[in-house]
Amino acid sequence: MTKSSKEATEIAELLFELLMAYKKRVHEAGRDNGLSPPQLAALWHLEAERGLPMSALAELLMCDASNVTGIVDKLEARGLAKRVQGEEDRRVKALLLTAAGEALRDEIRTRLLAPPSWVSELTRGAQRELRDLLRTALDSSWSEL
Amino acid sequence: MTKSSKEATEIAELLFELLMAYKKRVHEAGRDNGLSPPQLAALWHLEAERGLPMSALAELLMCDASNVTGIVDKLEARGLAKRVQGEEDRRVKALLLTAAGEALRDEIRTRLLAPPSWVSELTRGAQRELRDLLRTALDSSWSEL
DNA sequence: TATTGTTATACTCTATAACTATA
DNA sequence: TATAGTTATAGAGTATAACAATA
Repeated sequence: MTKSSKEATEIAELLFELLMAYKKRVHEAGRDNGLSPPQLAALWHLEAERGLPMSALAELLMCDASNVTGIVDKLEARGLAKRVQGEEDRRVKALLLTAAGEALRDEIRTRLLAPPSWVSELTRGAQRELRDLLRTALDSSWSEL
Repeated sequence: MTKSSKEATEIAELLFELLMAYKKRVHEAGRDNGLSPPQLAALWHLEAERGLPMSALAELLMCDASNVTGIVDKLEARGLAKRVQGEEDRRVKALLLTAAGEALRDEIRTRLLAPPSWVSELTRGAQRELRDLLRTALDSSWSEL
């Protein structure tokens, strides 16, 4: 157990607050498009070409597999996603986005990934530094953070 | 509308992924302590000395005020929080943490705010840089993010 | 036997609207 | 009349357990 610097502790606090702020942004993006948070998260992870098994989506959504049934049902009812019977293993169902689903996902991605002004206003050099820092964060702490 | 740099877009993506990872961390901390996500969030915001009105908590939790009743009911049933009748305006109820609630909140805060190793391993200078960037982010994200 | 996805169940979260007690 | 909090209700999320189809 090593003692943490004041800076390190404040960084963790700031990350937490940033998470809360970002959560609000995601929440509102969902509301504006008639998607509950888990529905938006599902849409976020699905693709149009590469099928994703229900169990894999459950993993990504951090919930039990049984819940995915209902969440995907609703996306399917809105014509945003579809189930495709697996070829190798017929127990598996591959989830795919429809054209409408892909369009909505792209729209939401564009909205949620638009760089905040505080990023745009950094110098190019500072942006590269921050980018490298965040890459390191994700590489080294995926399981831990 | 200015064009975003490649770096700025990647920063937004990385930030999003990082925040998703953090969400998992919060979720697990709640589970280990028998707290649902909104219950944990409520506990997080309450204090032992300064009372918080129900409506203010609803604002912080980003949900309708009617939901706060049930959430606080459960914290109160577990002896973690208490309602105190307002003095000036008797309609208002101030929410306070009990000693047990404060202890649990501190325990969870310590756990969630422990800096990940990738932060601790940065040089002190890099930590200051990252801290300043996050401060800037939060300042401008109040209205925008 | 083990695994994928579904169904059944019970509890919680959520928004809306109607209610109460204060103001 | 307006506001703070509650209650009622209906739709959605959640975990657990039991089930069907497939491996």
